[in-house]
Amino acid sequence: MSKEIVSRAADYSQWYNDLVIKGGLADYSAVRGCMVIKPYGFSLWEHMRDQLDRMFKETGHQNAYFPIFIPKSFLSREADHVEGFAKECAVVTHYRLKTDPAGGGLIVDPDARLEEELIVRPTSETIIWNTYKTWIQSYRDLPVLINQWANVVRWEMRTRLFLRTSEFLWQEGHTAHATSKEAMEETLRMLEIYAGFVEEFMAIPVIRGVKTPSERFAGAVETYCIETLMQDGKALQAGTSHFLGQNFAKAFDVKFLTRENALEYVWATSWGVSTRLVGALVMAHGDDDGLVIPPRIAPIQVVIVPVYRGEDQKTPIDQEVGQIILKLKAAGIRVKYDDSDHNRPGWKFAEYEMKGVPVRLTLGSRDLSSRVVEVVRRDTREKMSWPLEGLAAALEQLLGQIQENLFSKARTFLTDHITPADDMETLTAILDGKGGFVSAHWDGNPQTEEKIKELTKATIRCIPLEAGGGEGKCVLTGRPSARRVLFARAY
RNA sequence: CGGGGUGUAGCGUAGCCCGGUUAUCGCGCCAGCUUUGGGAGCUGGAGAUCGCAGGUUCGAAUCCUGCCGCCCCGACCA
Repeated sequence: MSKEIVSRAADYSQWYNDLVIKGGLADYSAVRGCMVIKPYGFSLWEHMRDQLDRMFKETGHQNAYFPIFIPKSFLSREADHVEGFAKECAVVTHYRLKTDPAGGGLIVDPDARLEEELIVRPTSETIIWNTYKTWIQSYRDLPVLINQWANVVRWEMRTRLFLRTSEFLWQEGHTAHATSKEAMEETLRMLEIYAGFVEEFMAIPVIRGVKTPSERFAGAVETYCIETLMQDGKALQAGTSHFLGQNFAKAFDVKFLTRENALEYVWATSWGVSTRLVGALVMAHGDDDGLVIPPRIAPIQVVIVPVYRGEDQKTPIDQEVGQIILKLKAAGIRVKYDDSDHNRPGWKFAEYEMKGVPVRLTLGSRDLSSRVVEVVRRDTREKMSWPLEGLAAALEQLLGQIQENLFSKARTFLTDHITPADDMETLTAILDGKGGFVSAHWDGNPQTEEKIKELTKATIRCIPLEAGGGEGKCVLTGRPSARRVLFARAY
């Protein structure tokens, strides 16, 4: 029992850390606030990334790459933007080190100060819009539909593996359009792509919504988001899509000539999801025995463990497994055969459960003689004995069932954790009790929002795009409200 | 940045109050044998400048001073 994990009930935060580290996703690094993403965790990210990339390209976007460094002056061009990011920027001030003349190691060469400091990008709107100025002259140049896969740095005071690290990986889409309507359509299109990806591939149900002004992206006119709910009842923002209006076009002077020969500012969007999604996955599906990874993005979908005494028993098993692997691969299933001899079967069972592999096959001599294989699904722990004939097709179906089961379980949890409240007492009681989202009326005033945050530590996660439940009175002030919004404590 | 905690082998730890042989134990690691259907057993072995610097002392993991790192709670945030 070398890899005990703390239960969710005992210590939820520790449980999360245990899953990330003992599940082999990531490790702490020598750099404060930065993590090492290990091969298994990176493979998971790659599957997420590849699928999103496909979806972006299907909707007409192309990938490009912009510099990691941003001249300091760029950041201050858009007033809200600089205010939002200034206090968490890493800054490059010098370009050379030298040996300390006073002896010992290296020092920053004081003669090598940069004329203008460079910011390590916390997001790329400014460097990209500075570039778009040279790309866009006519309505014929529009739309510009660019995505970038990159790392960014935000100097957070407190960090958590995957959920909030100083450096993280993400994608950021930056588009330019001729009209406000078109830009808004793009904003919502990408929100829908995120929602579809998170629900259909990660098996996590989302709530689509709009942020209140105080939660809006720095520099955006409107921020749309998908919100998810973790098992401890806290909300996690899983993705955002921003309608930037003409803010960045004005800040970087990006104009185009319309068909009617009029000079107008371009309309913009930006949208992103990050490695934080990995954290969402861990917390949405994991259990007290480890990770539970939805089949559609699992690095390993099926693991095969042999059971044998001695080499003479192993040879026929190897041969049979060879056949199985061929058939599974032909069916497009990602399969791993773990016949390593330094760990015994029991150890492997626990290990692959910890890693959240959706299906385990166990094949021993006695299975072989009756032409069956033991099949164990990770989500329900159900053990079955299946005939070797027709195995690939049956597994394909099982993987689909697991995917569906994970989603429906998470959806039930979400639905059960959206609770209406019409007064502060109820709102607080729900937050302190079962947690989750509280659907309540809000008068639209930022000060009311701030006050509720002070009182309850809950923020307005979003104004849901779906039905608002009709008119009512603000949960705090009693002033009239057109619709309900969702409050929650959040990551 | 404020409050609390902590630092001994890759990981988890005992020893510290009350200074004294070769720093304890478990996991992991290496070798060999036996094992293999839910985290194997036995035997042998490797692995630690006790966070760093200074001080007190015949003698410091242990006492004193200073510094540093990390973790948790808050403010900030995807």
